[in-house]
Amino acid sequence: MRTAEQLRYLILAAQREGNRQLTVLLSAIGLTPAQSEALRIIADHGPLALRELGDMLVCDTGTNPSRIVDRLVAAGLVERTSSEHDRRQVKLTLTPTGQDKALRVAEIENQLYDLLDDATAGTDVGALIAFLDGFTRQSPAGTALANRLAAEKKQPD
Amino acid sequence: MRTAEQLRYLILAAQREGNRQLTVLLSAIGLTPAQSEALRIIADHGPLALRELGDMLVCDTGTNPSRIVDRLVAAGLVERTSSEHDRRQVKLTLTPTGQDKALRVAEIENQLYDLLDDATAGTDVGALIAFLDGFTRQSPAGTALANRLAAEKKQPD
DNA sequence: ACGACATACATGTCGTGACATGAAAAGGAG
DNA sequence: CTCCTTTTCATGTCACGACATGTATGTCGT
Repeated sequence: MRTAEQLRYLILAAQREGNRQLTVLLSAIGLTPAQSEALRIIADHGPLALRELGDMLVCDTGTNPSRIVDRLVAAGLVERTSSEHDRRQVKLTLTPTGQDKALRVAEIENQLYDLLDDATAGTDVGALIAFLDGFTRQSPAGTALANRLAAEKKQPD
Repeated sequence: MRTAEQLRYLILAAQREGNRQLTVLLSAIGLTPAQSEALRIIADHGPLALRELGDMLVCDTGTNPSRIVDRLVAAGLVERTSSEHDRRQVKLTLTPTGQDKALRVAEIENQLYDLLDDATAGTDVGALIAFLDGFTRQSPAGTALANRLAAEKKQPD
């Protein structure tokens, strides 16, 4: 098997494994990884239009994350409010329940990141990130992550 | 953003981007990445039972890849034959069309791996693979890849 | 032989992801 | 103001992935 092929499958396997672990942790609060990502983005950068959320979502680079938001609204975590100055837009805000959930998501994520820190002990994470960053630059998902980092830098809330 | 968090999203983004590129390349022959993986495994290691295929599939670590095979059968690429000595089992073999497609898949994959080789030029791929391998070891997807590598070693066809 | 258990596969369900399409609203050129 | 284009969002469709369940078939202890 070519090295590149092995790398491809390892990246796939790593993504699956991370998702699996996060799914287990998040099931305690009844959320999925995709939902938790959206929730955290709204918590950190809201109120947001649906398109703005979509521009920061790594997990869903489709046209827009309308259906993920559907479920968050159904769960009572997010409110859709039609925008005033542009009635095409929808303003997404967290309900009090949603804010509480977002905090719990942050705790769970930190658990996972602690585990990941252990797993990366002894490896050159900088080189790892540099490669992945180069590979994903210009891609939809990579752009989404870049947008998040830019928004964090601008307004570190 | 924590380094571990950035790493998580970069792995997700890399997986998505690789999948996106492969999807584009494979659309020329009417296959999806998941289907192409199954097809290649059957081509390399067939005839296989459904469970054996499942044990080598990185993309689908569910109970069994019954539905992916459904589509390959519907496309006329794979044949399901009931096993003789164990009527629970299904033997999966490629049709002549399937063998042809598998060759084309191999060509397309090599295109992608050439691109990936370019992208990894100048980085320590060994360290990358070592980390990902450690992280995915023991996970369902990582085990599947290990099974493939073991089968390749045993019978390098 | 027989009953309990295990294995192989198929299938129902849910939540993505990615893409295409359609409706509503805003913006811009004449 | 009017037509045309663009933007925003919702929705239909298809193919996963992951999990649970059900059925048929083997296997094993007794």
